[in-house]
Amino acid sequence: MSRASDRAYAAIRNMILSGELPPGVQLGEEALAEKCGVSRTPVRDALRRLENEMLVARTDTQRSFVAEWSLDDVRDAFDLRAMLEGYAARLAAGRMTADSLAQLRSANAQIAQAIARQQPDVGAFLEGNRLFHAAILEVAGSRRLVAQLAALVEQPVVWRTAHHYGPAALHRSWSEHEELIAAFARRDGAWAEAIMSSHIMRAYHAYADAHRALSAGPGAANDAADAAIAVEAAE
Amino acid sequence: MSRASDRAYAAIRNMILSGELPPGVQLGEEALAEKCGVSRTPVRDALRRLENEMLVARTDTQRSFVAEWSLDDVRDAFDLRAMLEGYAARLAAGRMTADSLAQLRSANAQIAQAIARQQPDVGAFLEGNRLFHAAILEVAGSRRLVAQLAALVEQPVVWRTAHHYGPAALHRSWSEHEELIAAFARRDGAWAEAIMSSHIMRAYHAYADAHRALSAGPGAANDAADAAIAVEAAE
DNA sequence: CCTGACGCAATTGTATACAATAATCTCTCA
DNA sequence: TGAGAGATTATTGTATACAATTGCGTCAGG
Repeated sequence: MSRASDRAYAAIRNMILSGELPPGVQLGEEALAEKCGVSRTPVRDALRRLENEMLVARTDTQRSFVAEWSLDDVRDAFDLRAMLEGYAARLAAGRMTADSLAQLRSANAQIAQAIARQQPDVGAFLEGNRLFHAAILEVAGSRRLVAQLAALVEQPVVWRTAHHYGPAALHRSWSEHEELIAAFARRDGAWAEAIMSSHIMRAYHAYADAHRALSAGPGAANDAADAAIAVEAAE
Repeated sequence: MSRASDRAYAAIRNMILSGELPPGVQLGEEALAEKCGVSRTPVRDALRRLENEMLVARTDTQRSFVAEWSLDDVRDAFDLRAMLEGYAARLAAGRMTADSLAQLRSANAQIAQAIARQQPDVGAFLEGNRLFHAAILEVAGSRRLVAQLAALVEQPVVWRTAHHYGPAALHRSWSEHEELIAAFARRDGAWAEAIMSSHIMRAYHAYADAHRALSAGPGAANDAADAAIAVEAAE
């Protein structure tokens, strides 16, 4: 992370995810270079990486812009993700070890702890969630699957709203993880796949509902919508 | 394609696919730059692209090598591809238009023509095959799916052996395409998905059989193995 | 008022020099 | 002889200058 191109990557990515650089804005290499305190060379590097993650789009004439995500795009990404993570769960069920199962239990225990208090610790929740899903991917043992999913999990529209939260929804996510653990313990690939797919698709619909609620009225960000968005971020 | 980085990309890619740069060989930027007649800058660009396509792998210290594909890796890639292309076929079935259907028929007609003669035109076959699958992807209408599949279709081990051929196997591939067209004409997504998945998985097993035959004895490249490899390349 | 061509400004592409880092070699000492 | 420290070489990372391309505004002609 000490290389200039890594710093540029992290900085630009943050600016996009935080909304400082909203969708559609042009990303000039020189301007970014100045902002990041490096030269254009590492910025170009960073832009290529972000382009592969689809956070940045390029025109046919090589100009870069912050990618715009339509609701259809989000749907598309979730559909793919539901399929790929479902597949990962199926693979993992057939290769699950006692150690990995313990890791999963530990990650979900961390989640339980994060949501137990009155004011849930969303950061800890997301971290536990990340660990949980990463552990499954690792057991699945497909390098390609990891690479392909990496491009799908980073959704600006998600992260920008990820710090809202709703206790009930977070608890449901924990509970689905518990069910996944049960499926893994029984090495039931079909079951694990079904749970995982539905886990992801439910998240999509929670997002879509929140999106509708939010776009209906500008100030209509009520509790229900916030909760839904939180579920989304939490998978 | 006139930009230097594009020329470098094409040149390096060719050297890998043709076997001139065998798996495991280190790819020094300077050496490649000289070989391609450009400076290191566009070579770096090209290497990043090839890395994303998994034709090139990098160590933790940023040195590039031609990627090595184990049989397990190939299996992994085919499994994913069977799933993703099957999904694409399902989507496409629900959105198929008369125009696109005509395109598919035309592409498969080109394939029929390529394999009709005594000495099949493998180049024309592969091109028709590419058109066929690309048309399906286009109808499926998922940008992400296109991007993800792109990383899976280029397999060095496949292309290096793609110029072997076996008439019977090529004809079977054509025939499966015809069946896909029938499924699309009836807008039967489940059918189309099943055919496509089996289409890809059969290709994998043809490849695996050929691989075993070839590694059993160095000079054991008999007709059956050649035919199998050809099917593989043809999806 | 519209259209298109022209030229200037902005942006990206490439080459090159130099800095930083990793790999390799060698020599010494145990 | 083997291991490790240090020097040497090879390789990659970064900055900068310049070339090529694209975008955009302006102005002339209809």
